[in-house]
Amino acid sequence: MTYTYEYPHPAVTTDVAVFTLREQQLQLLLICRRHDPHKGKWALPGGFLEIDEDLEECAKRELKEETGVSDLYLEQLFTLGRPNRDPRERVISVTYYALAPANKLTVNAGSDAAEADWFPLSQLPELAFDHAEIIRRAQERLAAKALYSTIAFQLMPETFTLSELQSVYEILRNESLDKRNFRKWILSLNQLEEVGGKQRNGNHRPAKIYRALNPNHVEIIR
Amino acid sequence: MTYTYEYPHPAVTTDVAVFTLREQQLQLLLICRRHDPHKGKWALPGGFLEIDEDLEECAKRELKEETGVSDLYLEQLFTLGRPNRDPRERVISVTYYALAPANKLTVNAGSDAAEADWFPLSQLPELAFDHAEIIRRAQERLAAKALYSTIAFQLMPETFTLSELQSVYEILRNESLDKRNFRKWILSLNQLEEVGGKQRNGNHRPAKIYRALNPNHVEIIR
DNA sequence: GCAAAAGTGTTACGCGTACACCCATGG
DNA sequence: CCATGGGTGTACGCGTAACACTTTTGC
Repeated sequence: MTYTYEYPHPAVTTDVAVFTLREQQLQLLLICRRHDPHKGKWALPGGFLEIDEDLEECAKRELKEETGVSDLYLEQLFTLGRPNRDPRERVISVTYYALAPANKLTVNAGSDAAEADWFPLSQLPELAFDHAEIIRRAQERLAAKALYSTIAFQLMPETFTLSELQSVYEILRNESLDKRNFRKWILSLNQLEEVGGKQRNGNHRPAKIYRALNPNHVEIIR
Repeated sequence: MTYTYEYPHPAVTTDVAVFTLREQQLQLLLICRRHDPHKGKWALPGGFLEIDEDLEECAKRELKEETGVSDLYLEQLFTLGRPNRDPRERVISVTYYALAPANKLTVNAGSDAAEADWFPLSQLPELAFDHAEIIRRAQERLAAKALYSTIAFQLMPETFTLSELQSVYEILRNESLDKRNFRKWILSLNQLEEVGGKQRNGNHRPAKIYRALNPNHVEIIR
């Protein structure tokens, strides 16, 4: 079966930069390409848009097919489409970034990818296409948005302690924060509620447990 | 001549929301559609991507062809592509927004549009496709970006007075600003230089004339 | 001299930042 | 009882916001 048009049409793909926190650092989900072009190189999960699916659906579907990951916070990043960025044909790529809590994220390679794995941002392998640029811009957006929204909550499991949350902000902002000031600030946003429990993490006082009031919505603050 | 693919391909278009300041309000450039679908309705300038041009080139070309307008500040907004948003075929639209100084903006309708004209944002006509959503998001982005960048300068002619600039900020932010605080703030950014002249605007003291130090670059501030 | 916009400093308040010690637990 | 991270309050300084009068021009 073939499809014929009066004018040339580009192909459209989505690509997703998925971030999570593992081992106290930001990590990115990449797949190893099974086919040419760039066979054997690492790339963002993504693929061609089906003719009757929405862009965001496509991003979610490809992510699930290639890595087994689903149910993430997903936000459109930007669209690039330089001629010749893909040697096969003209490809327009609509890029997204996604955030996932570290717990219970099981990654399974799918059929189009030889392998899927997490990489610390500081130790990325050589990347296919112009995916390095996409990652750079996703990281910029994430860092900026952490300053004026509750997007960082999307990296947390359902419940967490304030120390854990502070640690996430410290990693995103790449600086250490004062414990008292952080707690005053984060509680003043009225976006957290205490769930009456304690978490024991070792030989020390257990921590109160909190939960995001609107875990499925990123609030704009300041 | 026809073009054949193994899988169905969507069409890709660009659409541009061009803002300017006229008559002390934000106005938007629209064209009246000459052909179906939505013949006779007003729409954003834009059109189909050529197979060897970059996305931004396409936006600029369509804008020039349809309205005669060129040399604007142009920034990508977002990409939408719901199935069935265009009755002809699947269309992915990469949207941009643009800002233009009001002076010397001559608008000329092109071949694909019956007419091109400016509309105050508060008095928009019925719009084709989902262009109302694009306009809403462009306006949100512009208002947000005015708070943390020098993007408002893109609405100014080459030289201007501080009162004129303040008026632009008041329109964008939809609130009146204190004259002394505004001047202190805008001058503290070190983005303006005085050009040694005065502007007489009527029966009152003439104003000093300023110019943006980097008129072709939007600086991030705060 | 009158109308109309240009231009100019000071004060107050609130928020962000800096900073150190006690508490609860496990071993 | 010791080690470890959890939890708490105050003081200072800076930056934002509020506020009114004099100057220059045209008619």
